[in-house]
Order: sequence, then C-alpha cells, then structure tokens
Amino acid sequence: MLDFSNTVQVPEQPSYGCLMPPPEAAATSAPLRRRRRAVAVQEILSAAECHIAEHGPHALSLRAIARSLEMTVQALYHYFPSRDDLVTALVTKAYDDLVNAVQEAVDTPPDDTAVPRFALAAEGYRGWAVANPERFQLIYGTPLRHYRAPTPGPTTRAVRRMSAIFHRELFDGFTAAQLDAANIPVLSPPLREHFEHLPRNGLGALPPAATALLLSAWGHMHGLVTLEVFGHTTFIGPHQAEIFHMAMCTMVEDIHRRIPAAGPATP
Amino acid sequence: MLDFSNTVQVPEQPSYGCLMPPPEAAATSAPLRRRRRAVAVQEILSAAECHIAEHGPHALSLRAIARSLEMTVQALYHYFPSRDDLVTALVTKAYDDLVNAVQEAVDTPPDDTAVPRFALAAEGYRGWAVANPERFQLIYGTPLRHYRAPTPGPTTRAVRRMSAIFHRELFDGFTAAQLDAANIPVLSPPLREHFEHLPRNGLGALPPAATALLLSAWGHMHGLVTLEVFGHTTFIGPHQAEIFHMAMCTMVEDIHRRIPAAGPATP
DNA sequence: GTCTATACACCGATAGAC
DNA sequence: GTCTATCGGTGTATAGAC
Repeated sequence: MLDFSNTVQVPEQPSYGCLMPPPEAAATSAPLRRRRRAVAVQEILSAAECHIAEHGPHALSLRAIARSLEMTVQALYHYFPSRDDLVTALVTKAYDDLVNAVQEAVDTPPDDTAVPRFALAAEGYRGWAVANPERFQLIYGTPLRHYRAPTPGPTTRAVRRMSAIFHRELFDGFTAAQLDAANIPVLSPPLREHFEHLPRNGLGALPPAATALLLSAWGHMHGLVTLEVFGHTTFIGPHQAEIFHMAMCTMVEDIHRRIPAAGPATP
Repeated sequence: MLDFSNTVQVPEQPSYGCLMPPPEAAATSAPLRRRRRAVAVQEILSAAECHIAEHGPHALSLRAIARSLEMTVQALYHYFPSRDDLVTALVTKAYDDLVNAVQEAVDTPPDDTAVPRFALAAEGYRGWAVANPERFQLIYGTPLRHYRAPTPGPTTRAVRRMSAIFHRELFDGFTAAQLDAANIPVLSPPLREHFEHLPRNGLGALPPAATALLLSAWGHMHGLVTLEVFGHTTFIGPHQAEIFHMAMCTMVEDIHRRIPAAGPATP
C-alpha cells in the first residue's frame, strides 16, 4: 500500500479537533526526517478531517486541504501519492476512532449497573457518530465518488475489533450450547453452513443462531444511529438519546429472553 | 415550488428502467403543449435515474443527463430551472416509489399467512432498496453536495404515508389502552409530552410507548437494509434476505409480546 | 520538499442569436 | 425551445525549476 501506513497512527491523537497544535512526537529514536514527515502527515489528516467536518465527506479534495494548510497541492502529493490514499487513511482512522469510542464506553464504569453492557457499547457507537457525523458518513454513507478502496479493505482490522466487542458484550456468560439453542425461527442449512465457515476467530466461533441474533442487533443499533445522523428523525427533537437507550435495553432483553437458561450440567 | 410539480407524476411510470420508450400520455384533454412537456420531463427524470443507477447519486449533473439525452444543458433549464429542482423531483419520486413498493408488498396476499404483516411491509422496503440501491442512497445516504431541499420537505407526504402503513401493520388489532400499557422502560415526561404533540393524524395519534416501539422497529428494519445496500454485510453472501426475514419476524414477535392482552371490557 | 505553470477534465449558470 | 458561446469556478494529476 503506502509508506505512511506505519507512521499514520504514531502519536495516537487524543481526540478529534479542528484547531490542533502540531502534535509533538514523543521522544523516539526514529530519525528526525521520519518524525517531521509523520508530523506533516498528521497535520494533513487533521486538516482533511476539519474540511470533512465542515463540508461533508464528498467535498474532500486535495486542493481544499492544501488551501487550508497554505500549501500547494503538489506538496501534498509528496505525502500522499494520490487522493485515494488520503481517503484510505481517513477512513481507516475514522473506523479506528469509532471502535476506540465503543471500547472506551465499555471500559467506563456505568452509572447504572442494570444497563446491559451491550447497550453501553451501543451508546459509545451512537455517541461517536453524533459527535462526528461527517466522519460517520464517510464510513457508512454513500461511497465516495471515484474512490476505490484497496484490497484487503483497510477497515477489516477495525471491523473485527468492533465485532469482537459486541459479540462479547451481548453473549458473555452464555455457553455455546445455550446460544445454539436460542429460540429463533429455524435457519436454513445453507445459511447455517455459511455462518459456520466464517473466520474461526470471528463470527465463525458463534453458533449460527447467535450470529443471526448479533447481526440483527447490529442492524438495529446501526439503523437508529443512521436515521439520527442522517437527519431523518429530527422530529424526535432532543429525545434521541432516550429513544436509543430504551430501544437498546429492550433489544438486549428480548435477545436474552430467547436464550434458554443453562440446563443441568451434562458432563 | 415548481410548475412541473403537477405534471411529474402524470402517467405513473410502471417501474424503473433505463431503456424506456417515451411514455405515451393517456388520452387526455390537456393541451398538446402540456402533454409534450410532461413527456419531456419524464424522459429527463428517467435519464437522470439511469445516470444515478450507473454512477451513484453524487454523480448527478445536468451536463451528464444532457449528454445521454443528446441535448444541450440549456434545453434542460427549460424544464428544470436549476439542478436543485431536478434533484428535488428525483428525491420525491424515489420516496414515492419506495412507499408504493411497501404498499404493494402489504397488498399482495402472502404465501405464508403466519408471517406478520409488518414483516411483509419491511420486505417490500428491503426489496425496493436492494433493487434500486442508488436511489435508496439518494434518499437515505449522505446528503448531496450543494443541494438545499425546499421547505416544506418534498418527502413529507410520502413519509406520512409510509409511517401510516408501518403504524397500521404493527399495531392493528390493539387498542390504545393496550398500546399505552406496553411493557417498556418508563419514558420521561418531556418525551411523553413531545410525542403526544406530534401531528394528530400521524404519530401523535399513538400512545407514547407505541411511538417509541414503532421508531425502534423502523430503525431496526432500516439499519439492516442500510448495512446491506451500502455493502457492509457482504460476508453474509446470498443469505441477506433470510437474515432480514428472521430479524423482522422475531422483532414483531418481541414487540407484540410487550403489549398486554386486552383486559376485560371496561365500559 | 516545495514551488510555478500547465494540461485536461468536470461543473452550474447566463447572454443572446435563431 | 433550442442552439452556440462564454464566464468563473471545481477537481486530479504531471513536468520541470529551484
């Protein structure tokens, strides 16, 4: 792919912000050149995110970024060989930031311990999306014109992390046997087989019924967030968070109701 | 708004298609001029939809449409005063078509009468979205650059129709008292009040708990469709329809379980 | 590493002839 | 109603000087 792939996540930006001092690279043994380059890349990405936040992901252009950085376009080409590479870096970072937000929501001790942990994760998801609507659109909105994502997808790693979190928070405490016996309509044999052949370190580790429930839950969460971020639920006014909270809590309740209690031990 | 607003839906296009003979207007008493104009508008919209289907909603441009119609841009301006007006017409039509698809799905006698009617409607929604992914993106994807929708929104009528269908199919057979007693976490007083002040001929007619459940259901349905149409669930392969079906059926089951049975009559 | 200059495409919109 | 011509802007990308 690109030579900046190993420098792009260097100093772990604390959070997204438009006005941002040039991040001082932590004292490292890397040569000065490298560090300066990394700083420049960070500044470019930061300016790009700023531009996206202001004008939407589809307004992304090298010229605009160059303008806001008071550089010329050609200087950018020195750091990113093409627009697509810049977009790829932005998408990757956005996805990572989203997953980090979810992880952080899960790690933060909740005010109310009665709230299911999946709902906490979901609220981290929503929280990031609402705080960064344009970057959320960059990830989950209409694909960018003329952009071809590299293969393998730059987001697969983050997707796997996210999937693992939701998987854990939704099904932790249940055995595979319990999940397999979840009370849902019977799945077709081809579908069951398809699910069982997914990566063993990911969804493939779950019984098919659980995979189906997890996908359904993901869609539920994502749909509510999408409708809100894309402005289709403005009539709810300031109560979006409450609706979302209620929907996620009842959803987890309903899913868990479909999983039978552990039977007597069968050694 | 625009003078084409009364001509745009004239001959009720049978279905979306790129190659389409100029629709012969039914014998009407309207003057010849009007009919010719209506036909031209239809052709332009059709070409625009064709272009959207091929290159995505964000590629929409008057020039491209003019090219494919072998006209000049200026001829288009004769029918649509600006690009925004064309976009508005396309969005309106897409939304209408989507609602029509849902309505048709509800009206079609199902193969399996055990499938909840809400699930049938949802499958109409999904079916249209999967068949017209780019037009779905036009409606529900990233807002188009530089496009300002007119006020009142051109889609409000269609949204109301859609809302009415889902409302009916999800809650038909339940009384307001039953819906009001739905077993969900208590809603905050401000939220209840907000819901009760929604339009009386729309969501305002429902008890707040039912409105909340309907919104949740809408998000659930929309999320699964969105993930599929925007390509985030390709790993499911050809089993998307089955997952969707299962998710919708269990969802309706769970929602109905939360609504208490009708108590003894209290006259 | 950054610059000027440039090539070549695209876009929305307007003026005015026919 | 449709045309040519044009304005003023957008964009990605490259060549070559410094």
